[in-house]
Amino acid sequence: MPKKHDHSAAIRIVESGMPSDELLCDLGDLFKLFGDTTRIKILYSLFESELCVCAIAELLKMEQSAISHQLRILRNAKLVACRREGKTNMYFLADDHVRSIIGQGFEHLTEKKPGPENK
Amino acid sequence: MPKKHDHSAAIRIVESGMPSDELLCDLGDLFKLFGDTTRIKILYSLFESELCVCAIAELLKMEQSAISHQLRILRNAKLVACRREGKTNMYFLADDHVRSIIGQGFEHLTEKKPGPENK
DNA sequence: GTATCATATGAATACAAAATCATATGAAGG
DNA sequence: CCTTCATATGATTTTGTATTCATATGATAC
Repeated sequence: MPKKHDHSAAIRIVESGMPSDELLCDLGDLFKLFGDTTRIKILYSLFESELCVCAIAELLKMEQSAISHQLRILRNAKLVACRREGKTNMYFLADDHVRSIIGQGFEHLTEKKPGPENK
Repeated sequence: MPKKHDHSAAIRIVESGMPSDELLCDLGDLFKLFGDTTRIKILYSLFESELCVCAIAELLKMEQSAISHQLRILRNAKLVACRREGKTNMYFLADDHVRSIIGQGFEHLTEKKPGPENK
């Protein structure tokens, strides 16, 4: 019998501490939202103040349509929300976690950067 | 002159507080790493202990090749590292931020879940 | 050396997601 | 009502990325 190599013990340990597939999937979906430069920029823009769609488009130098599509994704995920104001739609952050999650990523990048001398 | 609508003031304010394009891009790339269920599962597996490639493949019920490809991505990003041990390659987390970033996402999901009674 | 296990990797395929294009909706002003 | 501005949206195109397949490398045992 070819016994390849055994790691069932390790697997059992790890398996017991693993969250459900559904949760892990949701986690991936959440980070996917932050995994796109356009969406990151949109979210970051809203850190300072609420903005209308065309302001964001102008700011990011992108087409209004592209921004609208991304805003819908962020809206569906409840990371942003909007309110009508006459003809325009004002968007704003709808979730405080946005700041902390992005902040965490930020820290990672800035802490690790110190240059090539840690070779 | 058709004056559309003006938001240059808001744009200027937001623009001044915006990080560089490069940083925002790096930030997106970082979150992209966490934005895939397979990679999330791999990282999560390594929370408990170091594991060899075939253990991970067995654990996730995926092909060895798929795991290897994802491990390479995580290795390039310096989120994991590995060391040879005979014929096997033991992988482990190489960055403490992994835990905090995933933890942050986790919090977001579990805090917000409390159900439909907060309507 | 040869055989086998463990892993890596290049190329092809399959799949997903972002931007674009054209068009629709909705509100305000005439 | 008709026009215009602001936004949304469906469909298509484009782009990117994950998985698979076939194969290569690297290490151990014989």
